[in-house]
Amino acid sequence: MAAGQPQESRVRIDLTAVVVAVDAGQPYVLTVDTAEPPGIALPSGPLVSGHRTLQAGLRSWVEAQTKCRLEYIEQLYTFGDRTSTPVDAGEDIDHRAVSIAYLALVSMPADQLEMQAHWLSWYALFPWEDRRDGEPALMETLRDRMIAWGKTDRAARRGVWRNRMDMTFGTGRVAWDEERALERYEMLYTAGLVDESYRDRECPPPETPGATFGVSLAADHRRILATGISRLRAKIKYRPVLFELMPPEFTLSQLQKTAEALSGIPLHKQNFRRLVEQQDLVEETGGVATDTGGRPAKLMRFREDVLLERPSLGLRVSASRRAAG
Amino acid sequence: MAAGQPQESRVRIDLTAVVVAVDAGQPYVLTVDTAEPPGIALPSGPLVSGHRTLQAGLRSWVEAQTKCRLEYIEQLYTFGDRTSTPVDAGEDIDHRAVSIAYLALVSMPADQLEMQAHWLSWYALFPWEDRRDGEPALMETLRDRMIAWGKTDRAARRGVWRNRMDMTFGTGRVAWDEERALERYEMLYTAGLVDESYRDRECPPPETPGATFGVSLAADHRRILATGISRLRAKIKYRPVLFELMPPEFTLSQLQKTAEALSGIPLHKQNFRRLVEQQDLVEETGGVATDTGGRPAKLMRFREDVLLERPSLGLRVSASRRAAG
DNA sequence: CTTTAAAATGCTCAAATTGAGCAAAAGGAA
DNA sequence: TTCCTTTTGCTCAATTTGAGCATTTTAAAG
Repeated sequence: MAAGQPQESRVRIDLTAVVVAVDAGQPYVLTVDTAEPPGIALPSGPLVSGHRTLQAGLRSWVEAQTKCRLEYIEQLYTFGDRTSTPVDAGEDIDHRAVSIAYLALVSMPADQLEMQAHWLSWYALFPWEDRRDGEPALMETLRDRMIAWGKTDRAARRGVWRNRMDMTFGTGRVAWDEERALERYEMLYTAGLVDESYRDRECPPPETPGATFGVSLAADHRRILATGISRLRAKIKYRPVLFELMPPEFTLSQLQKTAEALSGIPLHKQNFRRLVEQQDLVEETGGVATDTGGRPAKLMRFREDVLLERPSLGLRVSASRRAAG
Repeated sequence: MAAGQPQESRVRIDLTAVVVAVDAGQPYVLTVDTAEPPGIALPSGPLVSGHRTLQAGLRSWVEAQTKCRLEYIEQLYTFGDRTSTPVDAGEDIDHRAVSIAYLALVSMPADQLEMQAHWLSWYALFPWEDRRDGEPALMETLRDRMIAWGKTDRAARRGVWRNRMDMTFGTGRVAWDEERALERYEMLYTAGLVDESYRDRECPPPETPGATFGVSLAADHRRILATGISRLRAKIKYRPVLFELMPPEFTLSQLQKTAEALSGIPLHKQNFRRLVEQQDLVEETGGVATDTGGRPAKLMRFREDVLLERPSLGLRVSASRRAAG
């Protein structure tokens, strides 16, 4: 198929981490500053011979770049690099890189926020994904711009683009599905509404202020983060991963705020509690939190043994219809 | 961290495919014969310079080895090779390989079954996963052997092993969860009840006939298949991927048989229909199938536009409590 | 030309789950 | 004390699910 006797390519492996923490009801992702070009990126680095496993390599890079020690890690996706230069036939070493992305969850250590202000709020990068206080104002603009693009682009002919937009962004009859964060990002990328659209096409972005939305990251890191957000929003519904983000003791309200921070949607308070309690996910520690501003809340801890007990179970949360209960 | 100036490792990329088809109510996986050692493997091969993308590489290997053309493909998981030899410091080329596994679904072409008898039934490899006619007889032996292992192994002390077994294999109070196929395989591997346990430890397998269960595959291919089975069993519940496995026209019973083949559990007929119809996943073609052995069944086709219409939706099937309705 | 068996299809019903909201309890602050 | 806020307990209707009865429509058997 390939010219001559194609050699096995040996390629570089890049390891990239989406490290998530929640603090004071806001979801954050761990980032590092890059020198050239100046910008922001996810912690990442190549697999080197010293790394015993892929995960070990990831841990070591994240720790080296951010001093952040990872606990919970899961694989997200493996991307083949598209921006590769064409490969000379017969050359043994392929100039491509394959990048393997991971999702890590950490309980935000109080000192880390100060240590390096490298925790970036999700919703600075994806402002349209935060619907905890109802639909954000920028959605109207976003929608107009997407419709406009759909009209100019011949590939998006017929009603297909518009229909897809309605499905993905939940307009009209279809409800907003918080898990479709990646699809939404990809549509915005296609429509030229994020900076990366222009960077990758190597054409200058429009000068108009407000032409593109959200803070951009190096390379395809914003896409990787969108992948992580989608995965996490789906996963909290069937596995108790939420607790990886919580301190040892917490109130049910804090737990709910964390779930809302990740999902980007408001949840019904009483039903949320019912769910958590029905599933025996937590137990009382005996203490109470008095800084609630109202009736003190019982302190809870995660029941570690549910990991052995329960087949699966997470919080099958569903949006409260009223915005921000 | 690593000795000296660690060089970026350049590693080989292996692409491996779990190609699934269903025929006559049985789920199959596409395999190839290996020469040394003689055995059976999933189609796979290294990424070479001629491959433009990872998926293109995969397609090309599968087609070369089996003449099978792939349509639907999704990424499964990326494995770092553990059986690697230690790497000499300073050497530029890492002797490791990273293997990227994909899941592909094809509608079984009638001629392919004859062309090469390389379609292997899932349940030859995972006999314990087929519960369509109730719990298979070998489960009793399996359970005894696992309990016995749990008693000899000090790492499995306390009730943890037993408890985990109950959760994963669904004994006692906990129901069988067909999605946990991977976890079950991993427990059997740990307990030394599959051939690979011994192959990887490089110690001879027990001579006793019936000491290990199911047909084995090369390398870690049976584990990869278990990953694919788990993924697919989960996915048919929320995405309409089942239709990738169906011919253009089919009856609802055939659709159900396919779902049962994959899930390994019997489904309630009337409720299955209700689900499919409620969600407008199919439409009548007008034709009928008269070879049903009873009342002729209406022929259906998948409504392609649901991919645009519906946000997600698949068949949230749940087991019929009575075995094999 | 029945009779019988096998599926397909239609419909009902109770149990469980979900979405929403009322109301009391328990603190801190005015 | 009174007011305000949040936690907590409980109810209720609307849906969704799990199960099974009954009817229809064929082919095959007698």
